[in-house]
Amino acid sequence: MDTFSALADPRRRAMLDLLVKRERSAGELVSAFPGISQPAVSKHLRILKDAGLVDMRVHAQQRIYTLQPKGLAELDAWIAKYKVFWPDRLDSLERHLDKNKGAKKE
Amino acid sequence: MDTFSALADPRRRAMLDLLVKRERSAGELVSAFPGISQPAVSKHLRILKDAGLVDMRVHAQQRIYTLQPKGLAELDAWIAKYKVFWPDRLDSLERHLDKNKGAKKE
DNA sequence: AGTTTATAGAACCAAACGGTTATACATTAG
DNA sequence: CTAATGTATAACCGTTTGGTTCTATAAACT
Repeated sequence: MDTFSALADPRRRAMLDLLVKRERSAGELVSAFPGISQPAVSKHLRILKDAGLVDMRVHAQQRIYTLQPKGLAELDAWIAKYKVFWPDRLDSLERHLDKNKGAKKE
Repeated sequence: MDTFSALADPRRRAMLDLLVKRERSAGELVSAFPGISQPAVSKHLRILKDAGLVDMRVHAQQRIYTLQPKGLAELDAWIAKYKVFWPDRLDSLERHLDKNKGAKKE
């Protein structure tokens, strides 16, 4: 599964949103998604790791997941090619959306 | 289907790559993808349009598709929130990937 | 008016996706 | 050593996706 497909699922994006604040163990992420089971979270994490969007390290029985910006940088590079004829108007839209994203709860 | 899901398919991304150079009729896009049928291309275009990634206008029996940067700007805004702790190293990666993308055939 | 051209929609199908429960496997605790 | 904890994997299942062929619709020739 490539980067784009990995990002297609809203729950996986939500996981990245949590990891951007700080690293988390698999268990913490399971708690953060009461709607789905532990194996479901585990599979999402596998997909994010395979896509190069997160890193994982082992700590005792825990698996600690961290954001891996490289995958997102590739996506950013892909978008850059479309910015050639990006209207000025959209830069302000972008800033606006960016600001809203900043105002979020844990 | 949201922006992220719309971009998850490599053929739809390839269609955007073609449209970034110039607008194309549905028929031209069908010719550009010999691997799949006309209705398949038509469905991809529908998805891109619903996601706000392309615009369409009617010209005689033809449907002319153009890139609609707004959808991509939203994606760009989403990524921006992760750039907070973007290592400097990745900016050069981004520039490198960007340069490679520039060197492409029709 | 009738035919051709350009494209979308309907109906259908196999493969992929995201979920579940049950199980395996380390590592830590008792 | 044995039990408990943390997490991944296996097996399975319904839904979605992306493809197909067939058909419908509308504009443009002749």
